[in-house]
Formats: sequence, structure tokens, C-alpha cells
Amino acid sequence: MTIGSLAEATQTRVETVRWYEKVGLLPPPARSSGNYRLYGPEHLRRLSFIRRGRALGFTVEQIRDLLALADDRDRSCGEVDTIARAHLADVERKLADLTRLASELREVIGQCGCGSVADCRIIEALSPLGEPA
Amino acid sequence: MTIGSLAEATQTRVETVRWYEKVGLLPPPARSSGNYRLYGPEHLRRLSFIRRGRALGFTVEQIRDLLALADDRDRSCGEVDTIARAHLADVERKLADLTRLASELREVIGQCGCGSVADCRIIEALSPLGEPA
DNA sequence: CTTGACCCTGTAGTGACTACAGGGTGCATG
DNA sequence: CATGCACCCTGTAGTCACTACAGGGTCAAG
Repeated sequence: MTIGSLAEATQTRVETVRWYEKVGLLPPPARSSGNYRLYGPEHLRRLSFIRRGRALGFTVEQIRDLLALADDRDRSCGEVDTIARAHLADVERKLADLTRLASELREVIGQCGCGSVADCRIIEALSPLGEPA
Repeated sequence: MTIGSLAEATQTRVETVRWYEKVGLLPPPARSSGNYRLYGPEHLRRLSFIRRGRALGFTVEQIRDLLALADDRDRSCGEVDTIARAHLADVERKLADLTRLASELREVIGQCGCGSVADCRIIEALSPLGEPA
């Protein structure tokens, strides 16, 4: 299959597929006589893995590690578990941050009576030192 | 005050202060005879505003807009409200995404018995097309 | 007069792509 | 056979919000 069909099959942009190749996530495929990339089912599997990992928020480096581990089928699954748990911890940290952020924003917005900027509660909330200028 | 004290007072890196100046968020301050930047209380207020905005997750462009609005004290607060609400909507979208992500990750991790990679549930969950290689 | 902390400019790197510019290929239609 | 068009190629630069130098200058204390 050409890069276009592979991209379509995996909901990826063509440029992104080429970029995965450049950074070594996707092995260079065979080329046609006209120098087009020609992919097989193995490439489709690997790219699907990458995209699913990205959708789950793994970094490209984490996916690189997971791919290396997945290729070594006899190895214990412990390292995979470690990467996934570290990532979950990271997601949970971001979740906590965003939750705090959202409630702070809601509070700031709730106070705004939408008068003039001079007594805007939002602007005031952003100016921790008191009155501006 | 020098750039170092300003940075310390606002929990900002010196390089970041210079960067805010370069992108036009912070006006260029006076210079000493030795070409050092010399900041006054207005710079401190403005940088505090910027940092608080960043801590609330506003983009630099949003802060640029908010600063322009804040400088125009007679204008109605409506545009400020619009920016803040748009940002809150954005944060809430990310929050929903992350929540879904975290539960998906927890599910994947919970299934892992930590045997060999060949029957690792995590790797399998990342390979939506079935068995690898 | 030297040491060390601070400051200066300018450039390049980060992550994960995205967006061209400037070309070549392949196939169907006139 | 020529032409048009969709697709492909390489390579470079841009995104966001900084961060990290390299290679120098300034200033106060000892």
C-alpha cells in the first residue's frame, strides 16, 4: 500500500508517517520503481500501535520503549507495566492540576459583573499586587 | 531593580523575562550605564499579571489580549469575560479528555498479570489489529 | 587585581508534529 | 501522444513557550 492509504487506514497525516520513519519509529519500507514508499501489513500493525499509544498519551520515547519490549516476546512484562504506571501517574498529576485550574477559573469568571474594565473581577484576579498602572 | 531581582520576585527565570520582552509582552526597561536592564514597579505588576495568567493556563496570545484590555480601563469587561470563558471551555475539554484517558489506562494496567510480553494485556491493548509480528 | 556573581546578545534545542516549496510519478481522458 | 490531476518525493522552516548554552561584559568584595 502507498503512504496515502496507510495514512488513511490509521487516521494519520502523510507527513506524520514520514516523520515517524525519520525518527526511527517506523522502519523504512520498500520503494516502488518510481521511488514511492510501499508498505505491508506489518507496517500497518506497527503504525496502529504507535497511533493507539499516542492516543493514550504516551510520548514517542515511551512508545519507542514499548515497541522494543513488544518485539521481545519472551521478556517479562514488568517493564511494560512500569512504563504504563509511570504514565498513569503523570496523567493523574495533570488531571489534578487541571481540576484545580478549572475551579479557579470558574470562581474568577463567576465574580464578573461585566461592568467596565476598571472594576473587572477577572482582571483584578490576574493582578495579585492590587490595582494596575 | 535588576532582571535577577525581578525574576526572583515573580518566580520567573531570567531568560523567560528577556523572552517576554522580545515577544512584546513586557516593555523594554531603562538601561544602566553598564547596559543592565532596570525595572520599576510597573514592570513588576505587569510581569506578575503575565505569570498569574500563565499559571491559570492562558496562552501568551490570550494574555497579550487581556493586557491590552486591562490597559483600557473604560472599556466594557465583556471581552475579558469572553476570553476567560473560552479558556474555561478549553480547560474543561482537556479535563474530559484526560479523565477518559486515565480510566482507559487504569483498565489496561489492571489487566496485566505481568507474565511474559507474549501475553501482556498492555501490549495487546495497544495492538488493535490483533497479534503482533 | 582578581574572583565570582551577575548581566549582555544571539543562536539552537525541546516535542510532536505541520506546512510549505519545488519538484517527480502514474493514470485517465481528449 | 499530450495534458491534467491526484498523488508522491526531499528538504527546510514554522509552531508554542520557553530553556540552554556560548562567548563575552559589568560590578562589588576581598
